[in-house]
Amino acid sequence: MSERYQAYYRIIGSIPEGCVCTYGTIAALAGYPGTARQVGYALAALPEGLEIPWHRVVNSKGEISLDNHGHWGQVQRAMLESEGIQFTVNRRINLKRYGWPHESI
DNA sequence: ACTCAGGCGCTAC
DNA sequence: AGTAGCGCCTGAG
Repeated sequence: MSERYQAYYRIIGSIPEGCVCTYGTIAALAGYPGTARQVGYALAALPEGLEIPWHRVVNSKGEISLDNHGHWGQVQRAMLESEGIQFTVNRRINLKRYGWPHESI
């Protein structure tokens, strides 16, 4: 595992419960701005045993990026809902409300 | 809401 | 080692 992946994991691990963070934000906070896509690789390569709140990572639109029709997409949605995050009717998350860190304004 | 182009590391050849 | 294609992205048009 590369140093960068660990940086990603550290940031993801610091996302508070009930909040979500975007790929781009994670990349930036980890010290690698502009590498949002790489965060996807980091998650795909995420060791199963590791306790990382991967489900709190969504794309810039506040939507679940991996196949929301697939199994993992549904698992992610369920996990987020169980943390108190409410999805909009079109299966999206209001980043203004749940986004972390509170970047806007 | 949809399409297009930029961007960066991973994988395959 | 060098090249080419690809992806859990993003911002702009």
